[in-house]
Amino acid sequence: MDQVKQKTGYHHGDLRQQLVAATRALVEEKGPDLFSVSEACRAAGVSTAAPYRHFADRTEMLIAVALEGFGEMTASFETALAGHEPGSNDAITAVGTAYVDYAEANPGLFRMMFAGDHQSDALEEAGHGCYAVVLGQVARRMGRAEVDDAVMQAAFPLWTFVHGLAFLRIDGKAEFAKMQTEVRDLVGFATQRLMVRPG
Amino acid sequence: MDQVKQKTGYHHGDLRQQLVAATRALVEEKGPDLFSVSEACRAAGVSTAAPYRHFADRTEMLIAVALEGFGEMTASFETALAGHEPGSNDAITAVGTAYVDYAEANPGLFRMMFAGDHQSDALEEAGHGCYAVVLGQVARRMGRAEVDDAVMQAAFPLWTFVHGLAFLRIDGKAEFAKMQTEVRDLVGFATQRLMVRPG
DNA sequence: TGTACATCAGTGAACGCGCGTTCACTGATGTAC
DNA sequence: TGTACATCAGTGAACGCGCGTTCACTGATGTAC
Repeated sequence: MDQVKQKTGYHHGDLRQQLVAATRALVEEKGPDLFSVSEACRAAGVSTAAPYRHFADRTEMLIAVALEGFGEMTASFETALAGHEPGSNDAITAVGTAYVDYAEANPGLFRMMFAGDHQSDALEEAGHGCYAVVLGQVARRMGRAEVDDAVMQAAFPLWTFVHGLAFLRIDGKAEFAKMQTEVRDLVGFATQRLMVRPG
Repeated sequence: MDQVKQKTGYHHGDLRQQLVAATRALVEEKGPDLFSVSEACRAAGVSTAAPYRHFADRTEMLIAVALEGFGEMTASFETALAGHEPGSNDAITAVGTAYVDYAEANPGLFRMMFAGDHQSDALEEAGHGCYAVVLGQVARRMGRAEVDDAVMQAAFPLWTFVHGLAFLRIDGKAEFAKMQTEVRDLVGFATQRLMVRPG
């Protein structure tokens, strides 16, 4: 539609995106360490040399996938915020719940996004952009115009909690601990308890 | 001393333990997926066929390392409890801090211990034994003789918090979020806030 | 509209490599008499 | 104490395999005239 039309429609339509998709599926299936370029090529129906037209090396393919993940996660935060009063406990709980939901929907990708491997400036920036959504809500909650140290201090325990919940759930530890409480309720509880009282 | 004396003193002294140590070092260095039997053999100065006298396969070597980890973590909990009143906030905070400290001292091992891969009954049991220390403190805190559903409910948010803090720290996200607060203080804060009031 | 040319995405074969596991073996150690 | 034997931990060579990356190439597409 309009001008979009995928910039290049050469031989393959959009091999780069197909490779990213194949890589992502493999990251989910076996993790980033066991992902192989060759297997992604097989999935995309392409020779093993083809990716090198689009990526410098194996690592760049993984970074592309992680970047896609941060974009989606940020978007899911924005979506989750719709209909909640900015800076309310409800809004913060909605973002936290979206965080855990995203991890559960994309466990392999989530693990890779937050593991220290495979750095890049773009990735760092994407991570900051994502966290900025959370920080913005916490700042409002505290009645601050800017994200200052106090906001960072207040937001970190919340991140800690949802990050832990995400990992415990994708690793099956909620069952291990016989904990059936819904994610939203657990995150709501943590938001109430951990959030600094306003003013 | 006494009767201990390592049961077998054959060719190698104790190859099994040497292989476990080598495997553990490699898990730290490159992660469980990139660990290779061959490299562990090189480290132990032994042929690549030697491990198969002691382990059925590669996976069993990793499981042995994870088991060692759970044993150490459980012991570190017991040590941390010494000198604190059983069931006090202090005691619970000490265990939580020991959890995060263990993760930071053994990040690769910690990741492997809690990732869902490589199951085994012994591993499951070791995990339960470790968590039982936490549950015991929470039960006391709540004045219960047994670990019932209420105790499980109360303990889970604490586990969630320290688990999240462990991951954020080993992945360098505390720096990312400019959070310099000491682990003990963060865990203490979470214990106060998340712990159900007694009675 | 038709032709000549430039571009460059994707090919296919090859490279050197390290892997997990198996096998028949050997040789040091422990044991029975 | 000395000899014959059994055990079994560790050897060394081999197996079949898939990997990441390179290279000179080819052939479909886009562009200039």
